[in-house]
Amino acid sequence: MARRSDHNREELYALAMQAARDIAVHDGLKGLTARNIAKRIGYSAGTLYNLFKNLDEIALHVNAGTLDQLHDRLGEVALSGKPKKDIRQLLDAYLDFIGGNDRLWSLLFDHKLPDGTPLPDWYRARIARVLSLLEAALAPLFPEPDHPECQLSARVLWSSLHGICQLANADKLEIVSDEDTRALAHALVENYLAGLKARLG
Amino acid sequence: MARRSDHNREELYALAMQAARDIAVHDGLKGLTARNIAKRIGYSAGTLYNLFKNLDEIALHVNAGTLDQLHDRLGEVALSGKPKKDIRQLLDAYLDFIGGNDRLWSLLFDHKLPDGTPLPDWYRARIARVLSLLEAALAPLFPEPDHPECQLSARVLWSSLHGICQLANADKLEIVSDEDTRALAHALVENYLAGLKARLG
DNA sequence: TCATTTATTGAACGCTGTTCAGTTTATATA
DNA sequence: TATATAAACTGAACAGCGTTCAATAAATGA
Repeated sequence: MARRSDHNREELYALAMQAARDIAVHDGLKGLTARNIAKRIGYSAGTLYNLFKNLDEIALHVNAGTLDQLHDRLGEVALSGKPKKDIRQLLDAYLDFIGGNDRLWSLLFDHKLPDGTPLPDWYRARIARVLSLLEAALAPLFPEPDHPECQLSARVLWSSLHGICQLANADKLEIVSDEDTRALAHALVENYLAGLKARLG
Repeated sequence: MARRSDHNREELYALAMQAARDIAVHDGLKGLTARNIAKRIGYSAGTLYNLFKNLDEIALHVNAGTLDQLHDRLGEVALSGKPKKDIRQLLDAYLDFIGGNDRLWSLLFDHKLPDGTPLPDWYRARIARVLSLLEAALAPLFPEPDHPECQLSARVLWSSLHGICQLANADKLEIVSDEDTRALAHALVENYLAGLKARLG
């Protein structure tokens, strides 16, 4: 029942986002509640609704940050122009990233907007930015630089990898070890690329 | 606050399961609440807890039913012994199934047990049963009938397909049409199989 | 007929997202 | 400087959630 000047709007926004990230890292989606975030920054839950439309928006921003992190990590892989080598390196960077950020990575796919709510454009751009890294690594395989099958293959690999990691993580694949997950991911990439080469060359 | 003899335990169980399925079909996971299911069968929420340990168990049983349905549908595909042909047919059956049962299919992957809770064995068996259909179709590609890479490839295809359909469904792939989803799925299968053939033969 | 077991319920607990009247403070204006 | 306006913030409230449980009533066994 007061107005405080501890933090201005931007500071508060940053505080809330950091709190949300911290919670997501430690407790995942289930801990990401308005009252939880608010308590962590010393404000009431209602205050969050001055900064964000709703909780979904907060989750979306956390996820956008994760996509950016992933983009930066994958961006560190220096492309050699040899797709097989480059994709392998991207894959390892991807697996390392999700190994070290498993709760954030889960949130990326566990959080869903209500039915019929489209993803905002600024969020879609984050996805496209990651996909473009894959496209760049795959491009040398195709005759033209922006062959439609290049975009398609980037999406196949991205979503397939997601499926493998998600089901393996949820223990829904009748597999045993973390090594098995890596083996699945590598088999996907190796065979898919070998298939591309065989069919195109 | 009474005892009723409208239904015995088994009938009640069946009623609750059917109600849960109906709700899942129409409203997905978000509509699958104890009070919702109870209202639909004319009992109170507490009664459900005589039949099931908790809501998760109900969701698990709905999902087991969906896996059985999927298994039956895929089982209708007559295997020719030609992996490419057979896998293509299985893929089409799979895509048809999830096209006609999208909410049930989503529940299969949206619902998660609390952290650290293992899937019960009877549920894992349902997954294994579906995977074995894929293994049977892939088997002719490998020298021995139960080559380890055959099991592995079945898991790669199953989880990759899941990833493609899930991300496409959530509109997280920057794709446009349902046809694009089919194209991704077919690209996965075609290239993966071509790769297997190239590497093994 | 009476005791025991079983089925069922409604109320309750502690959560959830979200809204909002009410209050306090900062800022702009006169 | 005094006053009006705007902005920030809170606590309580609402309707919902999963789950538990004392109380009740009916069915069953003795």
